Amino acid sequence: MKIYSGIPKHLVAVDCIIFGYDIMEKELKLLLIKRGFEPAKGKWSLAGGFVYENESLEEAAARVLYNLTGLRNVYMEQNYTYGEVDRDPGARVISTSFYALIKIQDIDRELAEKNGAHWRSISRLPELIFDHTRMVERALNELRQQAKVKPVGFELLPETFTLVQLQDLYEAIYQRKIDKRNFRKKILSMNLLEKLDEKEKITSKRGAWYYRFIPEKYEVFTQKGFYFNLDVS
Amino acid sequence: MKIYSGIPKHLVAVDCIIFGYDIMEKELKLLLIKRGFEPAKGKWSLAGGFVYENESLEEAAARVLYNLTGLRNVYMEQNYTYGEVDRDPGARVISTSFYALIKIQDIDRELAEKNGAHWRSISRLPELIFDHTRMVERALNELRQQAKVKPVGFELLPETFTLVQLQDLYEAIYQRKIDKRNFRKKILSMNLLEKLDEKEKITSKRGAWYYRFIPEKYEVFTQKGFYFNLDVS
DNA sequence: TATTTTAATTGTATCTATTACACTTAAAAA
DNA sequence: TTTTTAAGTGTAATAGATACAATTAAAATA
Repeated sequence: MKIYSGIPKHLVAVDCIIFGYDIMEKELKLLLIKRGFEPAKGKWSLAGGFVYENESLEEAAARVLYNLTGLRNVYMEQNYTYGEVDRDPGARVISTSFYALIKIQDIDRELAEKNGAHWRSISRLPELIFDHTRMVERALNELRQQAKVKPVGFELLPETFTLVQLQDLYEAIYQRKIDKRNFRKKILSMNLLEKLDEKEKITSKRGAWYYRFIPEKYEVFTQKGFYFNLDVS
Repeated sequence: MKIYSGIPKHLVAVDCIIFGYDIMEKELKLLLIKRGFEPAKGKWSLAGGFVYENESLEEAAARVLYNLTGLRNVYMEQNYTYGEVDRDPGARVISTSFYALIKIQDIDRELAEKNGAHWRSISRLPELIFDHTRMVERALNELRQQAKVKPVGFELLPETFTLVQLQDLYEAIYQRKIDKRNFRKKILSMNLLEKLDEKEKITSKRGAWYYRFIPEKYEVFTQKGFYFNLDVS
């Protein structure tokens, strides 16, 4: 096809900001990789890759994530596109960032290790290559906004979780203490959780009830015109 | 340079969703163009263009806007990147959308006309090419979110405006009636406006006081930990 | 078996923000 | 002088957000 001939083309990449929540350490983490190739070999970076001719950006990001973790059908959200001419010293690369929310325990550890991937807490990240630190900051901001108004937090937790664990997650995301009674009041009042007949007994003698997030309840909730809201003191 | 050799490259474009507010008709409008070239010649579309080798996405978007309107230093916000393989039937083009907020009266009318640009109300948009309708929807959503929590509305108004005009703008953005007293109470309580010693006397005998948004006041306001909020009934 | 220990669970009162609502006023026109 | 028209103004009721501490369940220990 002759259309659009003579127009410059660009290398286009995707970079994935992969969030996971460590339920024991109560820390929000990022899956980072030590680059095994030039430029910046040996430096920490986000998981990324070039976009092929026959795939969309979303497909490319899903592929990168799959190759690193073995996971498919992960919650991903496009975040921002970085197009500064000099952002990659190797060549001009335009990169679209996506953030992914995954359940840490689900990843293929062997595969991740083979690719040089490591979990690092967001509160003490290493220096990252290029503009990846900016990418992380923007993605974290976005996640913080989203977690207030959409039930995305559950993507980071196991299928079943206790209210204490859910609150710990939110405290890790926002890096601040939340009032226990207010938090429970608010999340339970939305009626999106199902209380199970089972207790988590590792962290306390008494044990804490397990809950499960029910997507169908959320559907009904939104269809009735309600809005998810976990913006709590 | 041999780095990254053998990797497929892509056409990359930007598309601009150019918002303007018609203060007389009380309508939010988009500056759309009738395409003068194939594919889809004669159809309505957003203003767009390919990204050159020596410019960032933001620079490309600013250039497209400048060429159409003669305006520089316009409020623009990157919105989303559309990378579906088949989104443009002419060739595979990856396009990043930006929305721009401009003061309708500021544009170079002659230049705009020469480029086939026309203002169209958002409440009755024509059919647009490709995925441009989706782009507009997403941008409008984004604008609606932003206008609640950031003082972006003023970008769409003349330097001086009346509170009635400001409210009309918000009603046009959200397509619903807002309570006059509550709106005024809220905007004035933030202390971001300066009341001028002059009245707008065209639309009423009594006249309405002109105000001006003071960016410096907004700086102080945010530095004190306050957040802009015009989410009003 | 009774006591201790520890984390989970629960409710209310106060404060703040949002909402609903209608009359008065300024100024030109008649 | 009266009429007309849009601008401008305040308060009470409601809902939502916040601050705050004692009780309970269950294992571990004495």
